Amino acid sequence: MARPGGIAARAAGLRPPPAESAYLDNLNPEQRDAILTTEGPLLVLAGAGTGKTRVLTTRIAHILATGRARAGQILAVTFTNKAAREMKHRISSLVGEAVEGMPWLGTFHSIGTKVLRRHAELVGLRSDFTILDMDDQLRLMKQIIQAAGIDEKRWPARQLSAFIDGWKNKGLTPDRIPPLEARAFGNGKGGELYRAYQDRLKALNACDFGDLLLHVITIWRAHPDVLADYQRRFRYILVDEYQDTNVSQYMWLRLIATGSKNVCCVGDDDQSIYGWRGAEVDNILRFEHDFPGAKVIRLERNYRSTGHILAAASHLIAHNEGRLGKTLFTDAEDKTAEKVVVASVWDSQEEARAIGEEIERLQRDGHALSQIAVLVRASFQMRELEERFLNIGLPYRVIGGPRFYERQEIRDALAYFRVTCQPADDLAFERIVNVPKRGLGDATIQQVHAYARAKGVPLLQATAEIVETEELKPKPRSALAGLAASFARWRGDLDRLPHGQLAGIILDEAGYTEMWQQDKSAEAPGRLENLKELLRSMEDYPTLPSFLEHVSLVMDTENDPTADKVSIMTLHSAKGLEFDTVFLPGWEEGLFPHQRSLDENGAAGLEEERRLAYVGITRARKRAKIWFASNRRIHGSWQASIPSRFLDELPEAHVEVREPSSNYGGYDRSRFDAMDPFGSSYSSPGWQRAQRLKGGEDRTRGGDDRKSGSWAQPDTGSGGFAEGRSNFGGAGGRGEMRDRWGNTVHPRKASALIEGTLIAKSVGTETSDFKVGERVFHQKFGNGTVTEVEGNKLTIDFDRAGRKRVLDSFVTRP
DNA sequence: CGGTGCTCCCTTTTT
DNA sequence: GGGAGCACCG
Repeated sequence: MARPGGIAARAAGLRPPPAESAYLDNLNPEQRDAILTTEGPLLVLAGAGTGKTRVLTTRIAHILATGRARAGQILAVTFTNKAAREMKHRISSLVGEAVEGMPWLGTFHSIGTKVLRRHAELVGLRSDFTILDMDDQLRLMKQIIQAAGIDEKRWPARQLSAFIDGWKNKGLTPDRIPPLEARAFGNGKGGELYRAYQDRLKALNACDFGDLLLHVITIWRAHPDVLADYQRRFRYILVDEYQDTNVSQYMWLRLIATGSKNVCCVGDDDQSIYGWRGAEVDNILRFEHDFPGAKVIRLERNYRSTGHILAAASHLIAHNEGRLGKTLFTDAEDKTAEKVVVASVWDSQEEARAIGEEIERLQRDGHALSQIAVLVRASFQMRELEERFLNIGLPYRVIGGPRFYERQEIRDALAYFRVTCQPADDLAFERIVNVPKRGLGDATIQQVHAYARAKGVPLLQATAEIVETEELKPKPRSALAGLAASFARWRGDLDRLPHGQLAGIILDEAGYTEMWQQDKSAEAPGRLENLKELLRSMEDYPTLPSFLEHVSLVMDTENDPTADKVSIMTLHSAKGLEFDTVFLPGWEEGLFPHQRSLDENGAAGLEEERRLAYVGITRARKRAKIWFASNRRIHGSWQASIPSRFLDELPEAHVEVREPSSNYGGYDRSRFDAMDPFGSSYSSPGWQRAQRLKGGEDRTRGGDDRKSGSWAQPDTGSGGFAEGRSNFGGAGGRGEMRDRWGNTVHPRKASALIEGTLIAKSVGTETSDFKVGERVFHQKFGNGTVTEVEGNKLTIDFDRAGRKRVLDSFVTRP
């Protein structure tokens, strides 16, 4: 039986796949085309929910199954470890266990590391170089700024880091940066500092993340024989999320792809949301130009969302100019599908309350919490949501919080291990030289530094030597002598003891474990637990150095996705995920689109914000609910806000505007009249636009015919303006918030009561085994004492947060 | 040398 | 409002 894919393949001049290729079943014609077009450059424009990952993995399976290449001849790059893991997983389930690993499937950085370790000496490194994380980088830059005699106040290390990252993202080594940019930092010394930083890295036998790509580019450019070797090796190249590549990654790809020319890039220009960290949408927009003879395949058939959601997202994104153009459609016609809801509330607390109620309603109707997500623009928005959810006992999980390997105690422990394995790792040594406290102050450390510089030796060696002299005072001298002796001992144990055991010994003998045991703060037990977890995860690696390598590249931790909890995360971290129901709060001018994005990047910034909105809406399978609040607390003070312009860009036919349910919340013209538009730090663009709209021009669609109660821009006549002024006490409107009757509005204190009916679902019949008077620990509220037990609900007097009622599953015994 | 008060900042985040 | 980082003081 002839398959359409076979026809497509023949049309493309390729042999048809074997008849038994079941992996080609159930693909649509475009997907099939994208898989069977194996030769030559190919750009797959894959809209949200169109089966992108499936195409990538099936394409690899197809290349393997038809014998076009062996696993080791395929280069497949992703951006995140998560994406790489998922691809590996899906390929192995397609191909069976036959493919034991794709050695060249990984992130740009992990593949870069692999290449760099093989040729490190070509850029003046040894193959056991360390990879610094942001924290190390920052401390190093601070030192360099200081060494150059530049005022660190005026020129913060963070900013230098941003410059250098920016240059590295663009593939620029110190000798190639534009002179103007080189002078933009530190009284014209930016370029010098970059060079000094690179020299210092080399001296430390270390790299930062940018170098993992940049050094490889340098090597490939300077050594054509090395490059040719890789070009020959990789017969097929695949790139995921191509819209996120930066210039350096692009150059990297161009170099390697000149070999076989079988480059397949998959991406979606409409989902490019990482311009601020160097991603170049241009890369995807220019693909056909850069890779002559390239074929472009569009995947537009969406398998995820309802027609209303797709229409809303498409209509919105159509307002962007710089795009290749795709229109998502769905075959699934569902008359019962819900329109996209837009709801308004008075302030952000009301917003959190309303979202909480709606989630409880969904829960009562049998929806799984794990299929619900709240996606915010900025992480400060999470706090109010969390507070509310805790109060009503709604289980939630925050995605994208601090990562396991970024926690203080983990980084300290790793620093000990790093110095043990690599005695020359000065940054790690500095981190822990006085942790736990050993009575070493700046003066002592400076002496060691001076000695190390004078002798040209690493800090640990300097320490070991300086304690033999009379230079130091007795107390610091013996402390340092002890530390140096410990490191020497541990290093000797490296080959004799199992590394898991040695790691435990190091932390104990260093006094690090004890430090946290003595610590009486609420976080200390958690930190000890994390340390245990660190030692446990270490067992999965054969040696301590191999573990350290893993740690520097793979900084993510999976918290178990099976638990039935609502997800709270930023729009950025939601990319690639999908949920039945998606809540999108905070659609207000200034917050979304974010003012800073507009200020710093103008029209391009606005378009990126719009893409972010597009990503948000397209995460939803069945329901998307957008909210905006008329007032929001930013930096401590209340600010009046104007509905996001993106709301105006949604198609009326697919949107339901929800009238405010209570008279306390919601949009109401008299409230807008009472607000001071200039009081908002957000005001300018939204305000100007409101003025324009008032005049009746510039309304592309859905203008005056919009029914009242919609998100039409406020009519702020001069009367309203004057009135608004009087309602806001302080200069520039930064005063206390007052309601329309002139009463001061106090931020609502978290209620100690759980509304009984609301949590009916989450309260089980089982009785808690916590007892009155027992001490407990709560992740958010800290330590407290149980004062009342009712079923699985506890009333707790928290030491700091006051009396609250929470579900027993939220607390643990300290 | 280490602990406490003051000031300044405040989008998004992976590797 | 809140946290982090720094200056100053004990």
